[in-house]
Order: sequence, then C-alpha cells, then structure tokens
Amino acid sequence: MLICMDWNKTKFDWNRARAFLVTAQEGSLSAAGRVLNMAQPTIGRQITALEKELGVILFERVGRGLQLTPNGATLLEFVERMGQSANALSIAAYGQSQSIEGSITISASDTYAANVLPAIIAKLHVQQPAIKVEILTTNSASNLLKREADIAIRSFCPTEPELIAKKIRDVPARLYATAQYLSAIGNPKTIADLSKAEFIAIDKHESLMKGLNAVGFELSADNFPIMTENFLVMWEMVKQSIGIGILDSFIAEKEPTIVSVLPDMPPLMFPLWLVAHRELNTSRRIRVVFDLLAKELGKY
Amino acid sequence: MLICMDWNKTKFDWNRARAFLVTAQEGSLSAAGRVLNMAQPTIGRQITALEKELGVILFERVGRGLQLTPNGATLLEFVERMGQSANALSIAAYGQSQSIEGSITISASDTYAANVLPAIIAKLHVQQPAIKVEILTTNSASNLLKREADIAIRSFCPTEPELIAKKIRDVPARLYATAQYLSAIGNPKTIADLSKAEFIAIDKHESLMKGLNAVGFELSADNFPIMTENFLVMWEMVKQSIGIGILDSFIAEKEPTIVSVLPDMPPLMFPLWLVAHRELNTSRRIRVVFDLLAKELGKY
DNA sequence: TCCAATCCATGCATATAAGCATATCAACCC
DNA sequence: GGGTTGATATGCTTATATGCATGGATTGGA
Repeated sequence: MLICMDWNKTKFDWNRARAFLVTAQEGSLSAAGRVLNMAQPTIGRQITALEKELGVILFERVGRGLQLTPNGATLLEFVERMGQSANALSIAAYGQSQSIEGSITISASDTYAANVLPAIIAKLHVQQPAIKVEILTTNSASNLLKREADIAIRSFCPTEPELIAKKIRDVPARLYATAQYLSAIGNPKTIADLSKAEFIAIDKHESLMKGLNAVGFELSADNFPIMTENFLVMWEMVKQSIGIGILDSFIAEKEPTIVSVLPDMPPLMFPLWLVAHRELNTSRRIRVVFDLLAKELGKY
Repeated sequence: MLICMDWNKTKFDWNRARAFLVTAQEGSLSAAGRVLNMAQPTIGRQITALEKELGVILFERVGRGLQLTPNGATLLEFVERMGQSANALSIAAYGQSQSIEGSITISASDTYAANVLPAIIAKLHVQQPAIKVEILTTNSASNLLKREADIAIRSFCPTEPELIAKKIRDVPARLYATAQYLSAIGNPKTIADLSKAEFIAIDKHESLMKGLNAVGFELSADNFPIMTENFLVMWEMVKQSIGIGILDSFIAEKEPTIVSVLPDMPPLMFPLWLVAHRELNTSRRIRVVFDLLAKELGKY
C-alpha cells in the first residue's frame, strides 16, 4: 500500500470506544447498557478496559453515577466524531440495502432458466428497469451462503438455517418420448410394458430410478444406459428418439413432437422452492425480485 | 439527555468496521490479520458478519484476494473517517498519559502522611511544579484498583496481581513511652518487667500483641486497654503518659520527650512497600512520582 | 506444465467476554 | 429515620468469538 498509516494507534478496541461514547452521552453505565442491549457490567468492564488500554482515566466513580474527568472530556470529542461517522455509515448502508438499483443473481436449473425464467425476467425488466439480472444455471445446488447467487429456484428445501425458503407449489412431471420411439418399443400401455424401455437419467445417483420404482415401476440400472446432468441435453435426446425422459409437464407440452408416456398415470409431483439468504429481509431489491418470482412461478 | 440520537444506527459492531477498514486498506484478510494481530479467519468472519449486519455486500470474493464492491467503496469512506478519529483519539490519549501535568493521589498511613511525606512532597513540588498532589490518609488499605489513589505506601505486599509493588526496605520500629510513665511502672529493664505494662493497640486484630509475643513478650489482652486505628492518636496518648506505643524509630526519635523502652532490644522490622496500579507503566506523571517516592523513602 | 507460494474457507478446541444474580452503596421520599 | 429506588462492582455460569490446523483454489514462475 502506498498510504502508510500508523497502525499501532488504531489497534485499540473500537467497541470499547463505543461503550465510552454511549455511556458519556447517557450518563450512566446502566443507561448505556439499555441503549446497546447489553448488560450493565459489560459496559463497565469495557470502559475499565479502555481506560487501561489508553492509560487514561475517563470517568470518576462517584457514588450513584459517573463523572467525566477532564481527560475523558477531551477524548470524548474524538469518539463523538467516530460515532458521527458510524452513524453516517449505518444510514448509507441502509440506503444502499434499500436501493432498488443494482444487479441480482438468480440460480436455476437449465430447464427453468431456458423455459420459465425468460418470460418472468421480461416482466421484471418492465416493472423494475433499474435491476440488472444475472442468471446462474447450475446443475448442482448453488451455494447461496457464498453469495454465488441471491435467489435460487430449487426442488428441495435447504437445510441451512441461515437460508429463507418458500415452497411455491408442487409441480407435476411426466414421462415423455417421441411417438416414433414409443411405437418402436410396442406402444406401451402399462408400467409393465416399460420394463425393457430405455430412460435418460438426469443425475448420477439413480434418484430417477428410485423415484419411478417407488410408484410401481420395476427398473434396474440397465434401463438407464444414458446419463446427463443437463435437462436440455436430456430433452434433446428424447427428441432424437433415443429414449424416455422425465420433465415438468408444462414445459414438455410446449413441444409438439413429443407425447406423454402412459398419459393416464398420475403425474409425479416435485416441490418447487424459492430460496434466498437472510439479506432478503434487508434488501429491498432482493425482496422485489423474490416476490415477483414467487408470484409468477405460482401461476403455471 | 437533550441530544436525542438515533441509536439504532450506531449499534453495529465497531470492531467489524475496523476489520473492514484495515482489510480494505491492506488488500487482503491475511494482511489485515497480521496488522491487527489477529488470525485471518477472524477477520474474514468479522467482515462476513458486518455484511450481514448492514445488509450490504462489501467485498467480492474473487480468487486470491478480495475486491471492493461499489457499495463497499462508498461505505469505506465512512469507516476511513472513523479510523481517522480513532487515530486522533489514540494519539491524544497517549499525549495525556505522557503529560506531566495533572494531579496525583498518594495513599499513606497517617504517620507517614504527617511525618514523612511533607518533606518529599516539597521536593517533588520544586522538581515538578505542574503536578498537583493529593494525600489520602487511610487507616485501612486504600483500594488502588478502584483508583481511590494512584500510589500507596503500605507495610505489606499486595496480593492483587494487577498491582505493581516495590519493596523499599525494612523499617525498624521500637516501643516508646515517656520517662515519667516508665518510672511509674518501675523503669523496666527486661521483657518480663513489662508483663504488667499497658500498651496502646493500633488495630482491632491484636496483631501488635501477637507480634510482640512472637519476639518473647508474654502479653494478653489485658495489656491493651486502649485501641485506636490512628497512629497520631496513639502517639498523643503515649506523650500523655497513658502507656507504651510502637512506632517507626526515625519518626519517634524526633520527639525529645519520648524515650525508647528497652533500648538494647533489637528493633522490630516492618517492610515498607510502594504500590501502584499498572497505569504506572503508561503514565509518565505517576512514574515520576513513584520513582521520587522510592528514592526518598529509601533514604531514611 | 507442474510446482510453489499465497490467500480464503471450514471444523474443532479453547480462551475470552457476556449475561445473570447478587451485594453494596448513595440519594430521595415518606 | 427507615424504606425504596437506581446506581456500580463482583462471582459464577454460559455463550460467543478467537486461534489453530487443514483443505481447496488461484496466481506466478521455473
């Protein structure tokens, strides 16, 4: 750094200075404790420690209350200036957090990013042109705690207690394939007819197989010769008549060349969660986008 | 208070602001940690906490180092101002602690205050006319920790680890009475001759009796019909031929009307301690007085 | 291209500071 | 004068934050 400051001077405990300031302005340790939401002994000990740290007696302990020493009165002017700057900082930070301007990052799966978000973002851009939106398409759950994103669209509720999650609704998903592929495997009418069919897996951990078996299928790893983590890739394979894929119904049914497999079977339901970190409660910008997403995602 | 401040704004953790300042100026958490003598994770957590507290992202975590966000750059100006005030405060406090001007309070027993200190204080006043001295005569040991005094003259070493004590020397004390009183009890020549004599006790706890019995006396409570905590009162009683008193030799022998009882007996030795709190190490004023007291008290 | 250096994040053990309850004291009021 | 209120100081327990050690990641250079 070019600017060389005398750090030795700045190393004292700033919270103790704060305790000094509030105590001097309020007139007693107890009052300062009430203001700062801290116990009175804590304030007293902080001031004693500050006196030791500076080598200066700040207060004269006289009976009921405290009284500033001349030295303390002189030093009080400096902590008052610190307090003014702290105040200005806090106000500025609040203004920033409440400002609607700025950018926001939304994390979503590739299908949602490609098929659902564009319409919503378009609406947002009309309502709030000052907000710049960034879309983060991650197959793995993006880490909100690391602030890789501000808001995430997920199919599960996060476990981290520091995150705020809102369940939008349950989304129906079905199995889809081309009519060509279905005729090639004999136009299956029942679950049993699909025991030899080939499915496109969309994750590594066989969760699709387990999910289907849970509703009556009898599939093994042999039924999943192809795997991808990308829904768009999976969907392209389905369109190429390579196999059967699973997809949210309202997305799949935009595709005229694809038909539902076993359309009479009840759809599988997947929850849809909207997740944000706690900054949601302080940032007006994030709150606006969050609310719009919740409203629009609930429509489909 | 007349001045009503918006305290909600000032309540955020000032040490976190300090971490923010140093990190921004040094360019990395590690460098800031080295400057503040703290571990790098501590700085990182403090800044993360500050970001949560303010609802504003201050740094963009980018690879090796951090980079200020626009919001962070704006807020940095405020913490820089806080830092400047903190710096000024620290410099001013150092100047105050090193200033020779001001008052100092010395605690001593009444005999020392009356017989020893005046000459020393006179010398101090010549050397350091800017120092105002206050003498606190306490029978009980005054509490330095409560800053009732800055320096204390005591006959024992304090147990509190927060105090600094220096042993000056061992002071001889003897038994004294008027020639009139001694002749009235038969001019005692041996310890045994004093078994019926009357002594003026100077404390409540019979420590004088125990001390004398430890060197060969055989006294009981009956030998101590009069008690006072004040040495000057005791000495006046001795001068009034009421009984025998014990006193530091160099003080007692200024009094021509008083003679030593059993002058051939070796004197009782009491240690003389000079005690100060740790501010001794930071305050030039206290150091000056302490050193002068140590030097002068060692002369007698 | 690989190695070394540097920096940030995380888990765990520990030291530090905070809170609670209490004792003590001074001032005010009845 | 005694009781009451509100103040500070202290001991003890618990919560908090810090430090250390480690892992992961990126940059710069050989």
